[in-house]
Amino acid sequence: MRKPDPLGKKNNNIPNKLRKGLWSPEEDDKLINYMLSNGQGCWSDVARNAGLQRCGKSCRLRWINYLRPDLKRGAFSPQEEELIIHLHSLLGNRWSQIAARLPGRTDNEIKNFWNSTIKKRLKNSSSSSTPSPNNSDSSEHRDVMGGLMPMSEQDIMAWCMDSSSSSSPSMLAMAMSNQFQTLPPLDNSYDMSATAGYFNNASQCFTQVGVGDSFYGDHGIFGGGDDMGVGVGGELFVPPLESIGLENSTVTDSDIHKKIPNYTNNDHYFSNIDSIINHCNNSSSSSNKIEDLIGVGSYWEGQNLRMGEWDLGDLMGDVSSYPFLDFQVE
DNA sequence: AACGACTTCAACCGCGCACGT
DNA sequence: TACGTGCGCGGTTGAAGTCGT
Repeated sequence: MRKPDPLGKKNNNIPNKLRKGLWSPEEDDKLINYMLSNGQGCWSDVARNAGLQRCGKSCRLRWINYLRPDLKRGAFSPQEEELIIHLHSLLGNRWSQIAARLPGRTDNEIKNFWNSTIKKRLKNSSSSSTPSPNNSDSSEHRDVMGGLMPMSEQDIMAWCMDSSSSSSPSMLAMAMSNQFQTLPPLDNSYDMSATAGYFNNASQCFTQVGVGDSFYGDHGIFGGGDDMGVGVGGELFVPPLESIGLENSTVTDSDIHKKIPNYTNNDHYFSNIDSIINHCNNSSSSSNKIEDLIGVGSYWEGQNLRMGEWDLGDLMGDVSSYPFLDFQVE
């Protein structure tokens, strides 16, 4: 934690000097009282009117991450953890969007939890099952990307879990495509029927094939990160938002081939792509616009989703089917 | 008890986007 | 169009807490 600047020490003697660091209970009280009586407005006004020598940004952060009355404090439940992992496999590091699906949790909280706990756990599970000492060696990444060396599932996971590697999605896709020919389908993976609920609309936006920076090996969910892709055993990679082409929603086999050189229509591991593509193209027959596919004006918890930041809410429309969820997706 | 290594998490930073002028 | 401002997001930092020796 950062040391709080004690009120009245030095900053208080300097008018207009904005405080930094930990919030004191007095500051918290001021902000809470102001927010409860006035509601959220312009954050710089909040800071000023509440009598806080903080920048609006700091006030916003404090309120959102700590003071908001609807926050659920305490440890993450196993159900929440599972949901976070699943959502991360879909959304990548879009913590705010993940948090939007976990009532009472903040993006910062989830981000910290992921970085400190889940990431480490997945990393350990991958390394413990991989006797090869090479799987954490960045030099191997280059070999893999060069397509010269087979990449094990654990290698891929370890690489994907390594946030420091700003891997090229397309190159990784190539590596994965090679791997798809050697890896058997995961025994305990989600099959398409199981994931159909989550992906019932994702196929409509299937424009890129690749692998992102997230991986959920234990449950056979791969993906997230920078590209959409298709995983072993028919799992579907769901793209992050920026990779979804708004103008080119119609997908052809050649598009897939461009992204995954070794892809063939008959490939066992890609057998589900064709149905996805068909669904995609049929659904978008009258329009290539994403907004027509998912519908502009989708709402999530009352917030209008603007184009360009639609957040798979539709794609995961029945995420509430998770039996352990204590909230309903609207 | 003391110390160092490791973990956790609140808060900051910088960037990009939206919007108004 | 260019610029300024505010907001939100994701990445990073660093102090406090915890653990191991």
